[in-house]
Amino acid sequence: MMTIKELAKKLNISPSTVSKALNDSPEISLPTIKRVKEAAKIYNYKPNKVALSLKSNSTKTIGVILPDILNHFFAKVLLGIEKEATENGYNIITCLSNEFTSKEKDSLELLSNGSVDGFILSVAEETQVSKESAHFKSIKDQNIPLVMFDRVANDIECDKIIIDDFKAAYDATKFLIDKGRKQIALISNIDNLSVGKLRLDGYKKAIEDHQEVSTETLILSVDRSEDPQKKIADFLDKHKNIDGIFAADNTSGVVAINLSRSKGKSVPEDISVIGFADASIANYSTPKLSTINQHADEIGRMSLNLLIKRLHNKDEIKKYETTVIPVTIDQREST
Amino acid sequence: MMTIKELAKKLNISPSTVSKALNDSPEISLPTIKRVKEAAKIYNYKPNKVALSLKSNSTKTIGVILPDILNHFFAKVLLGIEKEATENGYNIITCLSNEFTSKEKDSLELLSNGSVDGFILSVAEETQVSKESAHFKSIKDQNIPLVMFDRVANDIECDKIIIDDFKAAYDATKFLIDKGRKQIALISNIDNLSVGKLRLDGYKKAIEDHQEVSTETLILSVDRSEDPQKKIADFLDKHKNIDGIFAADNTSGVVAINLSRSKGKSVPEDISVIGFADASIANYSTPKLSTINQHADEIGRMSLNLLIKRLHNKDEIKKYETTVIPVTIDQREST
DNA sequence: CTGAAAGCGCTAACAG
DNA sequence: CTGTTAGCGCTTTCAG
Repeated sequence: MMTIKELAKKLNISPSTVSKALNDSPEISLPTIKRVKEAAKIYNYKPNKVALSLKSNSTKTIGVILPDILNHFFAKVLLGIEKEATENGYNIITCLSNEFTSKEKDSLELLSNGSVDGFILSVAEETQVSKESAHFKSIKDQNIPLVMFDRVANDIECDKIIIDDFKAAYDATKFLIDKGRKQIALISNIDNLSVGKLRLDGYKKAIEDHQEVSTETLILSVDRSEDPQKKIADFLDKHKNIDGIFAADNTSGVVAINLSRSKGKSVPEDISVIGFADASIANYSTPKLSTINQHADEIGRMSLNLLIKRLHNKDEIKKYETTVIPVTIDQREST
Repeated sequence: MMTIKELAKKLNISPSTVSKALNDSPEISLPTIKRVKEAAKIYNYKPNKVALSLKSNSTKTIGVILPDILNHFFAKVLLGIEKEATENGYNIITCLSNEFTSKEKDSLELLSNGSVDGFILSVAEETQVSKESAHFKSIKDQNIPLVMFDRVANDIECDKIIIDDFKAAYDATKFLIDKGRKQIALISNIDNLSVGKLRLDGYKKAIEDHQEVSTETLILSVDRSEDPQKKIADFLDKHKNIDGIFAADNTSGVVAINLSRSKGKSVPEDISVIGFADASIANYSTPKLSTINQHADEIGRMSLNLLIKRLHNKDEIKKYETTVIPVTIDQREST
């Protein structure tokens, strides 16, 4: 790789002149600037990023720690982060916790040595269950900016991007109620996550406010290690009076639709279904799943923007923001 | 952040002694080593990654450029890459070309300034169509190691990890033939990709070898911008004699199953379906899709390993390897 | 307008 | 066994 020093030698001028010329310093004469830039192009000179980072004490790189990249939601958030990062001249280092606290901790540890300027993360399942947060605290203590999205740690003060899970679930359930549904089930494979609990609460409250039904037998909790089809099929067999389903996670909605139809029920006539997901997932069921759209890409973009804002005013003591992204209901064929 | 210099001052010894002590140099006495390490722990000293990179002229970071992170296959490859990278002490910078040549080019350009030690990539759709390859060539000219997987550029010599798409498609089609299927359709939304073409060829050859059917009317090409459900539904309506479907892409298989059943056909009795996908996608259809498993995570792991091998013998002129990962057929309920 | 020199944080050759 | 020094590639102050 060509360096400034080498370039300077070729041009018979000093390295500092070359550097200034490349940066359009007013100290340098126009002819020299021109000469230097031409030579730079010819020799395909590129400023060494690492040297720049060392000098400026900033890497223009963000660490992103995701619980599960196979989850469509996180993939889409990553898409949003990457897009916004590119536009702002940042790179992203991606780490996957795979829901484990140890991996999450290691990733934070490993990258907090000057590798990145800040972090964006969503809390791993294991961490949410154990409520561990020392590793997050440690990042804060090192004064490294941190943005959490979706699954956030309540006892850590930092910038956060979330949706109103309670309200979204409430509204989705109400949506089914308004369609005349009397026995609305909740299916969830995320009931040990913060967002899962909020969605459960929202569902319960909506039923409580508008119907005289006990939700006890209407709630199905699926473990992600189990076969969802079997679990949901058994559930539907056992509760034949169900006429509405609110799926609190990404995938149960389409599974529920496909299964219902294979059991001879028609959707949405016999069973109406709505779930948290987006358009591409909705396509996996016939009829297409109506969804609560979290605008995952938007969450990604906003997370990055919030982080950048924080990076630019690193010393200013500015109150941490929690931004709530509004969800929308995308009505399709299943309701 | 604590530096060696500061640490040295606290201990009243020279920075070089501290550096050597931290690295267990035999030049340093054991008591000193102990003293230094204890101080390092107390002050939470971490070697600055950027300085290390500058010194060693290597970042221990890999650039990964993916065409589409919402595609489950690429997400899973990323999972494999990340896992293997972590085990080998590498970080990954993720860039998403979103199928565009310009973004792919920019990402390569932007990262080839010392940001990464090498690249892993799968070629963007637009690039495969236009057959552009100057930007890949440029990376080679700069002597930056490059591994391509799945969608590879034939006119670029580099390490490659692929599957035998022709054979996989041939075998999958043959699999349906052996089940007694007479009118086997191909559905694909990737016919302008290298792998899509190979799969089409494999399908055609299998039919040609074993049946006296013209495949002309049995091939459905879906544009990814269209509504796949509508397109596939129309196709099935038009060709009611179809009794087998080979889905050459990730998603059409499950859509085809769900649609077939909604049209009153039973799967696999009336229509038998197999597709390129993996277990989690297979779950989106009832009955569950039988799949050709590409072992995407394995592809990711091997890509990274190949790259690391190349990095470790950067000067050695070693012939480029093309590794073919064997696929397997995961028989489920749809065949 | 150009150049010499210091320094970002670290390692390593060399001197003592 | 410990310390001094130079240098990775770059920017920037200061001197000329």
